[in-house]
Amino acid sequence: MAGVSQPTVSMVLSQNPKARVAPETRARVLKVAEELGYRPNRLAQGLVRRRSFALGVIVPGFANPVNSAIISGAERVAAQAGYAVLLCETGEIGVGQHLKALADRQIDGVIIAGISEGDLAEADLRRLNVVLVNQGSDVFSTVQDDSLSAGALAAEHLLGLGHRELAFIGPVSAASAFRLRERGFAQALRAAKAVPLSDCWQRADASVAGGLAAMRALLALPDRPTAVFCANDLIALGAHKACAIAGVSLPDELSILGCDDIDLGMLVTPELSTISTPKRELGARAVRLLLRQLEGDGKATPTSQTLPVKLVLRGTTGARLGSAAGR
Amino acid sequence: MAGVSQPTVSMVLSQNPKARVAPETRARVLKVAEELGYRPNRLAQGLVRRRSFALGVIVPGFANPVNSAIISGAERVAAQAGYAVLLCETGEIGVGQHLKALADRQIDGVIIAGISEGDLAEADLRRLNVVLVNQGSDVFSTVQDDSLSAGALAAEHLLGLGHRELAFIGPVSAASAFRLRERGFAQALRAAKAVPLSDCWQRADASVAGGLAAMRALLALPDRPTAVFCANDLIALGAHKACAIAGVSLPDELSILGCDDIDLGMLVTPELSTISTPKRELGARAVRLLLRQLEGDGKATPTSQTLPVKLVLRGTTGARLGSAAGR
DNA sequence: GCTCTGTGCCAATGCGTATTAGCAATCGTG
DNA sequence: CACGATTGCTAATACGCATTGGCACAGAGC
Repeated sequence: MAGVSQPTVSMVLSQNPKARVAPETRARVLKVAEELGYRPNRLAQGLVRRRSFALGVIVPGFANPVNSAIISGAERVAAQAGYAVLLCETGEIGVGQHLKALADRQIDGVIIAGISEGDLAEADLRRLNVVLVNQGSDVFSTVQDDSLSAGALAAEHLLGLGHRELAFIGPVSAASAFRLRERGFAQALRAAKAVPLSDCWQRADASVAGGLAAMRALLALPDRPTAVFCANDLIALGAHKACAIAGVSLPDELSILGCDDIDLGMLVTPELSTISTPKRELGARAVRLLLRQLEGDGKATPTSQTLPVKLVLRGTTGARLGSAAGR
Repeated sequence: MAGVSQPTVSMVLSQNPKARVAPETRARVLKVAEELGYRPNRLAQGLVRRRSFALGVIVPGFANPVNSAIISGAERVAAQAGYAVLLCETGEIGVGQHLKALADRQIDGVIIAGISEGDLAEADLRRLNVVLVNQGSDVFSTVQDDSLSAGALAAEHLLGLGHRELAFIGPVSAASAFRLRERGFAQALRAAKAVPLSDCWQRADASVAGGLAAMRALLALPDRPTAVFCANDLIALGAHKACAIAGVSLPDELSILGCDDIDLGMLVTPELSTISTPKRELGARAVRLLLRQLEGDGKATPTSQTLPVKLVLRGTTGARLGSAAGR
C-alpha cells in the first residue's frame, strides 16, 4: 500500500463512523485505492463481520411467471442494497438441503415463496432469518397479497354479471394464498346465497395442465357452470385452452376469471380477465423486510404485510346470457 | 471438539486424498461431527482455498421464459455439484457493476445469457472464467443452440408448404443467436431463389410488443406475405396476437413460425408452430463446461458447443392456399 | 517547565478453515 | 538391536479483513 497501515485503510473504506481519520489521510487512501482498483474481499469481510451480505431465495420453479416476478423484485432491491441473492430451485434437491447449503454460506436471511407447507414444516428454519411470501405463518414474517379479498372480489364480480352457477378450480393444500383465495370466494358466495354444487368445486394442480383437466371435467357436467374462478392464472389459462379445444366460446357460454395477472394472460384470445397481484412488489418488500430485520440484528418479532389486489377485466368474463344483468 | 486437533478434522472432512488419517480416527471424527451437527463455514473455506464454489449468472430479465429455463438448468447442475448460483438481473444495475460485485465475492465463474454485445463489450471480463450462452465469441467459451440451422429449417419448412412471399421479424443487433437465425433463414431463401421484399424484413424488439407492432406493419402492406418467421417465440406470439386483433385467420391467411418453443406457445389458439431449442440443456451444459474449466484451473482454451434444434409443427403453419403444395 | 486531554495512527489479534513442516511412535530390515 | 522408513498426528502459519488497545505527538492549561 502507499503510506498508511492496513487498519487505517479498513477504517477509511468501511465508513466506520467512530473511526478518527485525518481528512487528508482519508483522501490519500481513497485515491490510492482507486488507482490500484482495490476492492475488499467480501468473503474475508463476511468471515470477520459474521455477515455475508447475501440472501437466499427458495422457490419451486422459475417456470412459473409469478415466481419469476417475485424473484425479479427481490433481486432488484437486494442488489441495490449490496446484497447478493443465491437462487435455489426445489426439485431433486429439497428445501432442507438447500437451506443447509445456504446456512453453510453464512447467509443473512432467506425468502421463501411458493413452497408447500408440508415441505416447509420438514425444514429446520429455527436459526434463520426468514420471510415467507404469500404464505401465512405465526412464526415468521410474511408478505402476502390480499388473497382473501381477491376471492371475494372474484365472487362479487361474477355474481354482478348475473352468474349463479359458479365453479372454482384450485389446488388442494398448497401455499396458503391459494386457500385464502378459495375461502374468500366461498364466503362471498355463501353471503350471496349462491352455493355451487360440489361437482363445481374442482381440485387441480396449480398449472396449465391441471386447469385444463379440471375444466374438461366441468364441461362434461350435465349442468355446466356459467362462470369459473381459478386460483391462479396458469389454471385459468388451462381452462381457457380446454374451452378452445371444446369449442366453448368465451365469454358467451362461459366466463373465466383468473388470479395473478401474468403477462401471458394478454396473449390468448379472448384475453384473460383476472385479479392483479403485486408480484414484483411482493419480492421487493420481502427483501426490504428482511433487511430491516437484519438491521435490528436481534430476532425481531415477526411482521406481516398484506398488499392490495385489483380486478382487471379483459375478455373472458361477461354477463350471463339471458340474465337481468345482461348488457 | 473431541479427541483430535483441528487440522485432523479438516483432513477428514475435506476428503483430502493425500491425507493420512487412521481409519478409526476418521470414524471417530465423523461421528462427533455428525453429533454436533458440525458444518464447515464456506466463507472461511473460500478465503483460504481461494475458491468460493459459487457461480454468477447474469441475464437481462427473468420474465423471458427462455432465460428462466436456462437459469433453471444451470441452477440444477450447479447445486448438485455443490456450487451456489448468484443471480443478477441487468437493468438499473448494469453488467459491469454486477460483475464487480460478483468478483468481490470471489466468484469462480460467470455464465452470461442474453446480454447485448454492446453491453458485453463494455464489461471487463478479462480476469473471469466466463461461459456465454447463445452468443458467439472468439475469446470465451460458448454454449449455443444451432441457430443457423434453425433459420434454414424455418425457410425449408415454409417453402415446402408452398409459400413464396416470406417475411422475417427479428431484433436488429442483439445477442448473436438472433443474427444466426436470421442469416440461416436468409441464406436458405436465397438458395431457393425466394428473395423477399425489403418491406417484409422487419426489425422489432425481441418481445411480444415488438412482434405485435412488426406484424401490424406487415399486415398493412399492399402485398402481404403469406408466411412469417420470427426470431423468437415472444415475437411470434406478438405477431399471433396482431393477427387475432386484425381478424387474420391462422394458418389459412398467414403462417407464423416461431423459435425457442416456450410453453406459452401451446396456450394460444391455434398453437404456435416453432423451432424447439434446448434451453434448459444450454444452461446445464454452460455450468458443466464452466466447472470443467475450473478443474483445469489454468485458463483453458475457449470451447464451443452447439446443440441441435428441432422443428415442432403445431397450428400456425399450413400450406399456402391454392399452392401446388397444398394438401 | 509540567501534566492533561485529544487526535491520528499502528501493532496485535481473531474470524474458521486448509496447508505445510515437523515431531513422536511404530514398523520393517539387516 | 540399531537404524532408517513409514505412519499418524499436531503446531504453526496464512487467507483478507475488522476491531481493540495503546502509543506518540500536538496543543491547552497551570
